[in-house]
Amino acid sequence: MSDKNRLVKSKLLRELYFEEGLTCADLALKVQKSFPLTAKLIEELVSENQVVETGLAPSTGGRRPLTYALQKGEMYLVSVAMDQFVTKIAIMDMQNNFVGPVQKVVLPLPNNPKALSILIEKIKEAIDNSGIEVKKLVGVGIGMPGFVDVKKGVNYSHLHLGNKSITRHISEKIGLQVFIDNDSSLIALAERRFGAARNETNAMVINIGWGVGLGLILNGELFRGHEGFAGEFSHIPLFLNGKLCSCGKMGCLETETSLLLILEKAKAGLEAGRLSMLTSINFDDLEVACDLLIQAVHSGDQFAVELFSKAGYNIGKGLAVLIHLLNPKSIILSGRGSCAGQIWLAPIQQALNEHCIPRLYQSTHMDISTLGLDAELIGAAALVMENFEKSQPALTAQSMGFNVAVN
Amino acid sequence: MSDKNRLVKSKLLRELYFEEGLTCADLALKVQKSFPLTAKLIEELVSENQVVETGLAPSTGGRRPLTYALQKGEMYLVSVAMDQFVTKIAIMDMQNNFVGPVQKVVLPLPNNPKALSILIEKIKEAIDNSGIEVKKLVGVGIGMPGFVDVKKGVNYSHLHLGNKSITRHISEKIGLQVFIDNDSSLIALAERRFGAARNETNAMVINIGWGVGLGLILNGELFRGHEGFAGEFSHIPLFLNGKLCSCGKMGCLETETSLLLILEKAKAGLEAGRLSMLTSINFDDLEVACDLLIQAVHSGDQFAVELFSKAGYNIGKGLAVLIHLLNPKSIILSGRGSCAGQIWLAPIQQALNEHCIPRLYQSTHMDISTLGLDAELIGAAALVMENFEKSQPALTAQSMGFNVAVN
DNA sequence: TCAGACTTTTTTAATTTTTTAATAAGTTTC
DNA sequence: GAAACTTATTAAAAAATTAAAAAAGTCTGA
Repeated sequence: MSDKNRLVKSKLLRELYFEEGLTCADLALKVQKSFPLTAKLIEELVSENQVVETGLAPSTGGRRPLTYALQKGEMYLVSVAMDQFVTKIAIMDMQNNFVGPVQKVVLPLPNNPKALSILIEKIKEAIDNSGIEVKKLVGVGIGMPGFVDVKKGVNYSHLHLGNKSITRHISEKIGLQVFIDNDSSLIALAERRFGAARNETNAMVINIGWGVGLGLILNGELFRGHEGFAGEFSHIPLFLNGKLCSCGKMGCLETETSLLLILEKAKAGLEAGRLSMLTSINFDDLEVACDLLIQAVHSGDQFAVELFSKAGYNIGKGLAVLIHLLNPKSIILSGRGSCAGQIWLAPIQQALNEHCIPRLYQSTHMDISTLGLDAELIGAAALVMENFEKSQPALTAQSMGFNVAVN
Repeated sequence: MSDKNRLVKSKLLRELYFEEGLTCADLALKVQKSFPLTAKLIEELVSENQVVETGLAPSTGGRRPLTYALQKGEMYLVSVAMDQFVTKIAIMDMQNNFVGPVQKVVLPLPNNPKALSILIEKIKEAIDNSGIEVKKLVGVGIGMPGFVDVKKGVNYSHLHLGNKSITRHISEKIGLQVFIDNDSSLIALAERRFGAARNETNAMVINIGWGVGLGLILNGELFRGHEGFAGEFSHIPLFLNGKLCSCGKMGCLETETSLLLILEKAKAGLEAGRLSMLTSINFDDLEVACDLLIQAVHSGDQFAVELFSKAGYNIGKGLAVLIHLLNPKSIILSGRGSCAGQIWLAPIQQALNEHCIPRLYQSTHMDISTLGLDAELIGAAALVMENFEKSQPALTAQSMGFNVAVN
């Protein structure tokens, strides 16, 4: 049955995307097939020019096994990372390299009925400019803030389209498979697959950005919850500070920690005459201002360090809740704010010391992202590949057979 | 390969334990095997007298399928539910009925080096008294409070035995497979399999007891976290009340809500002269006092209602955190406190209204346990059956073959 | 009320896949 | 340098899945 083998082949390609240099035995384990079958299918993929041999792995005491990787120049991904104001579009290859420059578009999301059509236009443009044949593009992955229902392909916060799925809509316009997810979830996916949470089964990935997002890796997989809204870390009611949050409630975590809050405090402090190397900073462009502030931290500017420390302590208070509830093995600080680096660790640890049962936090390891600002784009690409086998043509539910349909 | 079929047969028996009256098609789906194979194995189980036909299921428009159930009198379970002071031991059949009376033993856990040997003695006694042949006993399931590492079989809070696994220790003494888990996890397991969370894929089960426990059902399975400590709901830092908690920290959820706290407040209130139908209550026996208090709630006693309402509101504040983080489909109130019934719902809903983003709590359904005080015993039994296929003899890792070993 | 069309389950037969086994080739260790 | 070990390849045997046919029961419409 050729269709069924096609499915296994897709799985093989997917595994090789997530990890290069696997041996036939590794692949057989990962796709849960026998060695002879796996070997046969890999051989076919090699002769189809989808996969190449990459030499021999080190011996473990016997004959050295052949390793495999994806053929270069055969498959590409379209990756889109949106925030409230700016959207980044990239074409990526199977080795997580950007093909051509990453395109930045100023595209405000809130109450912007034109946003969707502009987005589609810009994606088309990016594809055209790349000069890559459409048939070599596997699909489009999009990360965006808001309440995203992955299955329905809907974002309840932005890009409304009545009840229609925006993934289907974009897909129809562009002619490629389209997948969306929440920005923090995609950052977590990127860290899980290629970053600081690689191969972790139990990790909390914190997205320190204009708010504070959370992507949950539970049992090795991205956890999304009943409707896909899991990870609303920003709005857990943790403080009795009477500060009004953007969500309408009071005392949310976000009212005591976020890059936006740090910037506000920096502005207020400087206006009140705080001494700092930042005096001439311009707060109109948030991204630039944030980068400068992080630079100041690295240079040891006392005011900047103080601001980040306070924010860190409050993130730590939130993490104490997470640790109690989910007993994670590791916590990864990612997103834009993670560029500030080690500065976060001490104040967070301080908060854990104060607010956590020792047995719980002692076995939890904290780490800082290695992916930094690219995390969301990489995650959007990974999202497409996570769904790769489903997106392959010629695979109807029936042709996939009894067992597969169960999933 | 007979060993491999033995594994599938174990899975079939397990599925029939969790749900009676399944058809062959149902079972084939659940064990992920083809219909012909499943049919063959069921036939074998019937002729081995392990399974019986239970008639025909209602038609869905065609031939009515045969249904199956476990043969009665062939398999039994030993189920143990411990709390800080009292331990309950029961023998259960495959239909969740108690065989003989549930044995209650006063067995204080904290700093009690004799607790383990007494426990073993009492379990032996219960088995002997039941008059059931040992070979018909599938295993022993034990629920207890504290930090339980399910995999290692260790409880870091009670019943210390150096570094040795207490499950293995008990197993050696009794000659049966033994499994342990945290009490709240087992209550969640019971609700997931037989109670208000039946077949839910995403549920939070709250154990309202002397503390406030939590069992997480995520993706249809009990979630335990990295070391098995997930669900420490009682000690999330949620209040700025300056009250010292038993864990050494301040402001834990437990300092503002729990049956113990309600009892304390009731005592203090009555001593201060609050009018109530409870005036003659004796607070020395916690269980009795708690039952009386719950009775008072059902009778509409204003003071009792007030106490439970306040506690409910604070549970609701904790639930708001859970809903933000995990976006559950349903929340089940279980454990001893759930006997108070509907009284909890209004104050909890009130707290959600105040502390939750509407989109999140609107799709979350709240429910009250139907299992009540038996939940932990049923959960302990279910724990044994969850592990049934692993606990079958004649199944070495090698005989299970390549694919199975992957898991 | 009773054919006959239609569903669904069960059984049987054919196909495919996985296992198993045997052999060859390359590494490491003693 | 031989023995032990691991991977790769091939072929034959065993087992499971899939597909097709038969059986059993429901439902519809005269």
